[in-house]
Amino acid sequence: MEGVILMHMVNEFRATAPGEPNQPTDLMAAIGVRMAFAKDEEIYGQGETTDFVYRVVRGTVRTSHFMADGRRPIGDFYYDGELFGLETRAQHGLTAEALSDCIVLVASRKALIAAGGDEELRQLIWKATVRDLDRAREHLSLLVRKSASERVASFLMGLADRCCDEIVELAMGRQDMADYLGLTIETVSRMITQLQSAKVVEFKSCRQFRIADRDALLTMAAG
Amino acid sequence: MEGVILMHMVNEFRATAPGEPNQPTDLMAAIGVRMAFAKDEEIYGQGETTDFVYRVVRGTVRTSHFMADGRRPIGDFYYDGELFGLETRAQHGLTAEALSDCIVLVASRKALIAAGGDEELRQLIWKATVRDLDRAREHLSLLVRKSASERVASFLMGLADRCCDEIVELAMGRQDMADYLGLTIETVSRMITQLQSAKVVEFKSCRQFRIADRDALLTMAAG
DNA sequence: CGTGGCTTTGAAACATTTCAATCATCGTGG
DNA sequence: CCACGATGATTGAAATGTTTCAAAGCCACG
Repeated sequence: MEGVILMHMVNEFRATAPGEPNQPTDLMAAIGVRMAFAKDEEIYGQGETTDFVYRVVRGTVRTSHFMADGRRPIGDFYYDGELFGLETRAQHGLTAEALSDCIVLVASRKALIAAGGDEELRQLIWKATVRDLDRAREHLSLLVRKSASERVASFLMGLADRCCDEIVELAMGRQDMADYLGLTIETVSRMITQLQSAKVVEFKSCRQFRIADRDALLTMAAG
Repeated sequence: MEGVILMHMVNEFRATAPGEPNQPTDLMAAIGVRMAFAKDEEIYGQGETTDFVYRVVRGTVRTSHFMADGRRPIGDFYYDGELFGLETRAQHGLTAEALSDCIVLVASRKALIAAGGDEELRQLIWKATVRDLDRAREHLSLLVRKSASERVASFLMGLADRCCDEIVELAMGRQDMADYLGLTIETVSRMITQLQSAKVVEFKSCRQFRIADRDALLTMAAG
């Protein structure tokens, strides 16, 4: 289908939605603009200026880096309530795309400062940067010297930790998992079936699973 | 602890050039204590509190994470003039060791603040954090979907960029390179001999080399 | 001159990728 | 409702790259 822009902008003054953290004064929610993005739609691209701050209201976002040869390392995934797009240079080095249909709150840095959110903005940026760094380190430890099965186990464990339900939803498809884990889609698939045969996890469909043997999964992930 | 420090984030949250040594008022140099560490000596360990700020005066430092099975992913390498040890939690998650004999400037956060370096400390922390994040991202892109030869080429290229001499010194041995690149020592060695056979680089000894064909090396590094 | 630490080289074992084919799911139109 | 094509996931077999294990080489140092 064509790249029809399904996004519409709704300028709500005080928008609250599930997943938004309640802050003392949530300036982001106050002056941010809600935007909807369709699955795979670009939110911002490499090279654009980093003038805006984004927050996931609903859905999941991935940042990635397109390379000449078609490889596409994933920067990170961002879930409900998380801030993203806060890169440290004047221009984005990564592209952000909607992993699924999603709603995002967007605010310009200037507007936030103008609205007296100077201090709040600094805090937001600091926290988001620290979180990005922590996640990058975790991602690194996943990629250095871990086998394919360990990577997949770690990944599933991480998702399960984030979500408190028994049944865990996979926001992303196999290709995105593969890009994140530094593996091919086929290997990811094989490792998943392997984990299922070992009765460690149980997939109800290819997008949702349940942990059958938590200890075993932890052991494989730590490996 | 941290809360205080990060309140007043620096006004500029954009990145600055990595590793800028000289600041207008160099409080660190003024009140820091010079300490010498022998090769492989520990500077701080996992679990210690992050009360101090460190700066490399001479030599090279590596941070790494010891794992149960003996694998030891490298966090990063720190060179002349660079700040390190600024982790974002109250306790160190990484161990820092002297890669070679080296001299380090150490100052406690409290002392820096007491000496009126409140604002300066914040800036130092912010810059170091941003630099760590940038480097972590670069490290990630090196590990995701890059072949052994691409990783080694990227690594050598990075070292050469940092140093302006014709002859580049390797601060670390093969094992440290291997841990950083997510490879084995043997593979690193093989890739290096391969690069030499291809007349791309030329090793005078196993610790110093010269780039013979910059374009070729760049091409291989880009992957 | 010999010892110990680190690097290089070789051959076989192993894990992951590649290429190709099949399967499952889902929305669309006959 | 079923057939159809499209998309994404799974499986298989062969090819490839990296690791593992083992041995030899190099160099600094006592």
